[in-house]
Amino acid sequence: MATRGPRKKTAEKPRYHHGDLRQALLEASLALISEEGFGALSLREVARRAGVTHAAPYRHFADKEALLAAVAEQGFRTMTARMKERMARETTPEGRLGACGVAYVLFAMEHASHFRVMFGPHFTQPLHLGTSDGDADAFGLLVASITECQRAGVVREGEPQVLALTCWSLVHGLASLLVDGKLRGSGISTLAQAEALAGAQTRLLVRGLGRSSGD
Amino acid sequence: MATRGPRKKTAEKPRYHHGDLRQALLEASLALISEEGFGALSLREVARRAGVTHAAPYRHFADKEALLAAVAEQGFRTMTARMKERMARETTPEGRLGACGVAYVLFAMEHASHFRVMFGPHFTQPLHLGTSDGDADAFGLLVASITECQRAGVVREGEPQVLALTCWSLVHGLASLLVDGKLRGSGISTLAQAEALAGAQTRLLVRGLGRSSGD
DNA sequence: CCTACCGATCGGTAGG
DNA sequence: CCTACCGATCGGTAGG
Repeated sequence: MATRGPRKKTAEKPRYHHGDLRQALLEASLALISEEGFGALSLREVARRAGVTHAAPYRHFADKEALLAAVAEQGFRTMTARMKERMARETTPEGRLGACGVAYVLFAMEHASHFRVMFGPHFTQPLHLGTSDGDADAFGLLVASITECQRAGVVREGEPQVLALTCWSLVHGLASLLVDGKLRGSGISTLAQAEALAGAQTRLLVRGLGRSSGD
Repeated sequence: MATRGPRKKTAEKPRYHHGDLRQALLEASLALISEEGFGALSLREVARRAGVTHAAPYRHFADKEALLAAVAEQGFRTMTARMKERMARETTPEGRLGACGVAYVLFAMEHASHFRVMFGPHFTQPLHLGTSDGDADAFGLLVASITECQRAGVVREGEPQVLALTCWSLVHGLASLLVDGKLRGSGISTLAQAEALAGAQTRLLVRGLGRSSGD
């Protein structure tokens, strides 16, 4: 017994069943925010939900901000992927531009916790935002779409970044209002309603962005 | 001494020097959010800043949500007033519509803490939002402006609420991105820059909202 | 990845 | 409006 105990203690005890505590912590964070709100997010509660003691997360994240940065990065990757998927189904430049915006709004509704972390007032430092990483560069995708529309002659000349910022404002505003529940009084709550609304708003704006004889 | 003590105790002791602890608590809340971020807001710290013990706020607010509701209501009043002021300077319906949106964005920048409380994911109950109070009904003002534009023939037919929601999305998105510091990388930080940007975006959208021969 | 511990803050209430 | 108190949670670290 004396020789068996110590040997087994270090050999047979499985460290973490899932094998990927880091990912488990990210998922626990999202579930927590979605169920209890952002204010309830603490490293201790996240650890609790992931089934480890409150000191374990520090093996993977220096602090709460580092955890949130990882959540945000994952969110930008997913959002960019959704945008690409939806744009790929379209056959015209303006169709792709609209799809880009609709995907943004749908992502926000389907991943509200991700959206809150990505665009909330957290983060003391800029959080590269994916400008260095194509798979997470949602804004770059939008700018490219605008440029494509300009080349096709369906959107006016001008700095694509400035026009893109206008598109971003529109869909970000709608997404924020939806995620924060400000449109419940207007009877908008389902994904399908949000999709229709985002499509209508996007079309109105693209119309304003178009070339006109008088401009 | 035996008769003097008790009498004076209830008569001469000033309760609260400012005379309006309620207002002092609202101001302390805004200062706290603006200096330390929303996450740092606690009733205790608010009380501390107002110079009273942490039990005092409960004389004015049942809990934190009640305090925040009062902050939000004050914010909606101020925002609506700013919109009216700026609209009054315009001479055309479309000018007033644009001014309405620009005022929204400027209010957000100048009163970021108010804006965060007003549109954040707090509040378990709807928070009347001023639909019953004309002095705080910013959305009603926007709808009225849209209606005026329709009557003047500068905005297409259609449910004014739906068109108003599109305008709201645009300015709410720009305001949110600015308040949450997401446009610092784009070099936009001053009030004047925000005003110019809001004006340009609003004009693009109003153009899209206009009547066209093809629609 | 865990146990055990630190100092600190919090919301809320009793009772005056 | 204050004092004194409650139970609970938190971020973070030592040390293994």
